[in-house]
Amino acid sequence: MNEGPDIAQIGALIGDPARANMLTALMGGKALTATELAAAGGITVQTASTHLAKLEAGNLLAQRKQGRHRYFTFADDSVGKFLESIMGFAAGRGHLRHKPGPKEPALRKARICYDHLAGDYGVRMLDSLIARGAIDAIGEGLALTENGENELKRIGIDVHALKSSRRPLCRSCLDWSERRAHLAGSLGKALLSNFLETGWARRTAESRSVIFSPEGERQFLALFPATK
Amino acid sequence: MNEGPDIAQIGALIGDPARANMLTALMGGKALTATELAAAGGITVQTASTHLAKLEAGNLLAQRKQGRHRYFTFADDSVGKFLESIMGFAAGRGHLRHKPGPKEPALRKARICYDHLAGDYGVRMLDSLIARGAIDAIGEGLALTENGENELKRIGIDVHALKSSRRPLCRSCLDWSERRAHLAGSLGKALLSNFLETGWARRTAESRSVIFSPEGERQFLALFPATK
DNA sequence: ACGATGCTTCGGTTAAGATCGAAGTATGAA
DNA sequence: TTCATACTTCGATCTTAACCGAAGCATCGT
Repeated sequence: MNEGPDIAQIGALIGDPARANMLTALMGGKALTATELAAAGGITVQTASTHLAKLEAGNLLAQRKQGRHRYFTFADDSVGKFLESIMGFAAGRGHLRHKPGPKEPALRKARICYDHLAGDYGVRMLDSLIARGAIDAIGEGLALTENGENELKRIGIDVHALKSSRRPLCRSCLDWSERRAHLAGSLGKALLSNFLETGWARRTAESRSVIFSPEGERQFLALFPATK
Repeated sequence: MNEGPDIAQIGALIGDPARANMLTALMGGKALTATELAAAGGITVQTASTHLAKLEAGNLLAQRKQGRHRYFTFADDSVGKFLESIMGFAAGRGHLRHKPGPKEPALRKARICYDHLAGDYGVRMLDSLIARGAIDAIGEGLALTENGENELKRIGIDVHALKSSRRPLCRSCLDWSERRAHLAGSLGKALLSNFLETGWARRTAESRSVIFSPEGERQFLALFPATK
């Protein structure tokens, strides 16, 4: 015993339902205030405050003061990535919530995974990009091809700018609902931003689901045809 | 709230120190009895029994009766993979144990990560394989080259047999001590087995560390030279 | 300056669950 | 059959921490 990193600590941090709900709410990618997170966790602000202090002490969250509000976000990208991987693990093991609820279908169709598109549409997009040779998939790794770089430029994505960032361009992220990979990394983020900016899709206020407009959906499906 | 998989459940399962220690002990790859796991967790057998029942109900562990013993192992490969990823996450966040203990250096040098080699030597091996063009690394993905396939056959690894298995041949696994990738997948497993069978190395009884013999170490270092 | 809002800290209650002793079940050995 | 070993179940205790009311800071608007 007494070997290696202390996984019990982070396990305990995630293991409380209220904290888990607050973390899940942050998967939407938006910075949220303590009050908003309290609502997400179904608890009072006092209780939320102590939870948030613990999450911050555990380096899972960071806060940014702005006026009398305190905005909480993940301490860094790896937290969101890690949480999504837990969700995949949990879903694969049948650890689903008791009541699926009416929102589930929308979540499965398209949702925000911290900063990129996940769900059925996210998986479809990556599959389609691979099928047309825009992205090479080797094992779990993804690489943008020259061909793909040109295609994305045509859509209006400045691949060159993305490449200069420290963050990896393409990363695969395991989808809890589809149990297949979707596109993460700075390119995945850029694509989602693009959809939101052009009005093809919008995020909902209280949920992580992404709603496509009729026109946006048509364009999206045409741009990323089903594979086979 | 009430969205998606229930991450709180598995968080809680991992969040108890006794359970975390038992799970960590199983990272050694060997099936362990309830009594052994109780010792690893620092608790009595009664308590361990209830913990093990919970872990089994949560589909993290599976048990195999054999005479009057009950051997516990991970329910499947994904559990070990997942736990190592938590360790990487925890280590990156400074969640290390309070007292490093005397075993730590050995653990950092070479240890078993469920079924393959991790630690300094594990990272060195993968780096070396990539440097000589035996393995292609694209993003987080790894692929064995034709060149590499021939080299491994020379060492005595039946790559063809490995390819026929359902499990991916090469996978990268993030190392909590080195914070870099090492080789997992069926190839990683085969390489470790090879080292153990040829007597280059042996596993210790109570720890996850892997001890190289003087001769084995010489051979290993020659076979996988440091990159730069 | 004053009140309103957002959040944190303190104190006391309560509920969950980790723990172990003791008793019960199953398997193996003598 | 009888005893020993391996493990589980039961029952009771006890620690931990989640929770909220109340009070205390800090910041903004007026």
